[in-house]
Amino acid sequence: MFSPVESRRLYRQVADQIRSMIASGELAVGQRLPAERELAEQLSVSRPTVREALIVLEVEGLVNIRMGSGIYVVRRHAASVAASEGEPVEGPFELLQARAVIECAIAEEAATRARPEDIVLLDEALVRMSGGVNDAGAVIAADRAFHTGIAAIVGNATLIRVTGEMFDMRMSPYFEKLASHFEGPTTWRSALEEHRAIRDAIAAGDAIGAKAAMRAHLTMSQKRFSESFGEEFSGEEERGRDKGPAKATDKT
Amino acid sequence: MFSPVESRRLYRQVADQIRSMIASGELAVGQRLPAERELAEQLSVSRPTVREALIVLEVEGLVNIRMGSGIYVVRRHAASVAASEGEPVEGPFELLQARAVIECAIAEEAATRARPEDIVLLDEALVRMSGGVNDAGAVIAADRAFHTGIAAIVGNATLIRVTGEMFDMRMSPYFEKLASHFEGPTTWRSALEEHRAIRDAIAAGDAIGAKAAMRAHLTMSQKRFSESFGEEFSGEEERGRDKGPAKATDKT
DNA sequence: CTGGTCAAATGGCCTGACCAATTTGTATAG
DNA sequence: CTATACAAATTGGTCAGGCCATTTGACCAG
Repeated sequence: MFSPVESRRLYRQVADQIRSMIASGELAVGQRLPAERELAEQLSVSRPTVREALIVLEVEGLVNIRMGSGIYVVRRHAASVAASEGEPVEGPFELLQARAVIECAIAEEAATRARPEDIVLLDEALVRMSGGVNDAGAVIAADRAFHTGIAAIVGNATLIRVTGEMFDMRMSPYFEKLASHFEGPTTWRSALEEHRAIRDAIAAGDAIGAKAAMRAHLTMSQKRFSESFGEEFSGEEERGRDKGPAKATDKT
Repeated sequence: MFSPVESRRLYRQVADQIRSMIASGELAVGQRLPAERELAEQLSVSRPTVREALIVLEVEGLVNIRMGSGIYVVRRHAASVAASEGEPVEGPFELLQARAVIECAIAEEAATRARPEDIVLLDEALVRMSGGVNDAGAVIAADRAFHTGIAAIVGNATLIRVTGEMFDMRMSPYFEKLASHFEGPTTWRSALEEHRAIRDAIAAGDAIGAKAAMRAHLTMSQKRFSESFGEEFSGEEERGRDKGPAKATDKT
């Protein structure tokens, strides 16, 4: 909020500058950019830095780099990369709150259209989860499969993707360090019970019940999280640059 | 296709190798990768090459590079990198359906906690939207501000981010092309009316009404979309194939 | 005109070095 | 013993200069 301080990596600043020149039309589509050596000189940076910036733009699909020929503008706007651009790692509580809002709605919707074969898939995930309470990796994978499986019932790829992405965020290096302190057979068993409640509600076509069960599950996750290490981390929350304090206390 | 040679650039080969190690789980999520210098030695390439490969993965959102600390695996599979290849981009209808599910829930939640100053922000977005019906860019920006503004009322950065990312998918080159066929002052005015209904419901603290208004808005968007060009887009689409050199170099 | 060769331009990659941010260990003060 | 402060080690960020491979176009021989 104060001053970005421009501590951003140099190659990113260069990439941003070129990107904006493309967006503004100053560099037209199809046009060839100056050679790497020229760009380095004009921008007063080294050639490796220019190269790194150009690779960013190439991955984003904005330019096309051709050996021995040059660098050409392909299109004017990047296609929603965003995934990594900022420092978007929100706090664990904030994440769980967001999941509560979104996944409750998905569970509600799923309950109204679940078919028997969908329930079978959820059951498979539950079996895998209960069968590997001592293998953290297997349990997490099954947990993920359960949540994305619910989204799959709705039959919408975007919902599946969003659900998966939010789940995968449980491990920024920082998040994972905290999780290792409280994840264990006991907590997994609790989560498993809550999963079963969600599954049953969806199988019964009980939309309101599914929504409530999902909310209970994610609320309990939050509670397990906080009880295990209390405020241990509440002080060092500046870690992920959370803008607003995660007022995670939701009321349901 | 005649030239399979391609002789891929080295840094891409390195990026592919590391990416597949992440996908296979050989490099677990949250884990720290070896230092750049070690990677360079183990892979028998130079450090700049390793750096370029890592920048690719960072732009793709797979790893998180932290100065002085190390490189960490963030997620297992690339998220929505339309630039790389494939058709991970879901269709417009699928996207609008997903937004209906998610944003309805957000609007419902927002209605229960909206404060006067939050409504002011929404109103500002509405004014900007109504004031620029002839400037597509301005209207889209205001439209985006309205939707993310609702998420902001909930006070959760993750919700804001997800809402923004879903909105930004309309910027995919393919989606954009279609939108240009039907977006116009008329459709924008309709959308504006629907926005006002949402705003009013939230301002009144009417959760159910806000949810319904949001659903109506996104349903209508879907309808406007389909009426303007029907199934015209269901067949043709090789837009994503611009891996080949852009033939734009001939004149311009 | 056709075909080939050659050289300039340009991107791809390397070596080696130094700087800046972060982490970690250690010593000192309380 | 705890906790703070400081210093060293680790690691990413940047720079400099160089050589090689590919592309491109001009030039020349046929």
